[in-house]
Amino acid sequence: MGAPKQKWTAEEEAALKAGVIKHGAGKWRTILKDPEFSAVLYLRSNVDLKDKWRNISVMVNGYGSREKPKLAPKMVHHVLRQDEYPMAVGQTGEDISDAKPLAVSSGALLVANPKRTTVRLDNLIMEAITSLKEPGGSHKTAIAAYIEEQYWPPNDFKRILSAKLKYLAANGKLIKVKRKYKTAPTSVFAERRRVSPLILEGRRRISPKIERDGFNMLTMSQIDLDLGRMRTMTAEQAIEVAARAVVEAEAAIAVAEEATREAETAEAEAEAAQAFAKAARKTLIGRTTPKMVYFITASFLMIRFEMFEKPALYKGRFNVDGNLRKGQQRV
DNA sequence: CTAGGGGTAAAT
DNA sequence: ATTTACCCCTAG
Repeated sequence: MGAPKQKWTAEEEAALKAGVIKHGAGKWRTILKDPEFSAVLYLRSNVDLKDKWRNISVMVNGYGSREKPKLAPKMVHHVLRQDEYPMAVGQTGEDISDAKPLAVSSGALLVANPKRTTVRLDNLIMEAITSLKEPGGSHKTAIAAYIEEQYWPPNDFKRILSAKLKYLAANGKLIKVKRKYKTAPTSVFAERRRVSPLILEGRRRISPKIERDGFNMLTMSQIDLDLGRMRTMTAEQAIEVAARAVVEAEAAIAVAEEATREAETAEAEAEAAQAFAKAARKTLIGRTTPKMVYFITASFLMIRFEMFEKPALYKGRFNVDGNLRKGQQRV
């Protein structure tokens, strides 16, 4: 009899990741007691943290402690071109994406495609429609265009999108009217178990969350600083920094998304809060992502040789796809 | 306490 | 039917 599932929220995940950064994986009790995270994770046990971290890790490196060595040798067709995706928009089962990009050919470095990083197409679609705010709903092409602005979709993206839209419409998550899709009035896709009524309660500011949690954004100068430091680092240190940047970025994005959702939920103080959340989100997702990609790519390049020498070191540490982009490759 | 093995409701 | 993503159990 499993207890009723309590899905992990983006916020909880972010806290967990931040906790791991701060105290290290395995220090679950410590993370839990840290006042910085206990506020968010108070419903979770140390074992819960451990389990969740295991799940995350599994997705990152293809096989975690659990999971058979049931490797996927059938993943051969369709070698990805290196300009295909830093961030794959992704799949939810179904027909699509035959081969999860396993590694990059070009630089030969890199890491499995993290489902982690893979953004759920469902969410993107909902987000697109909501953001577009088109009265009668949005046409497929508009949705596609919106998504393509922010991500590098796989080349069969259009097909996947069609399938997904059809699926969502069939499920009532979307309403299709004359080739246009709009969100279903009731459930706004993201679950919001606990917390919900409380948020509205005190009419306090909605999203100092980002400040509170203190996720430092990766400013350009910060990046330069890190890159500079990296030159004199050992492989271990460099990897640590890069890994940390990745996790922080993910955490920041998670928080930003959470903030956006909250802003959408709260009507009252909406004006200001929504503007804030929108801006934050734009900054974090729209602007920072390319920088992150750049930063991570650069980091990889710099520690590339060390990585070859000590593969065990970086195995499973990264969960962002670090594809090299055209023109950037060289070492 | 943590790491791992297991079980299983829910999702696909 | 299979896979995921939770929760539980327990040795060490």
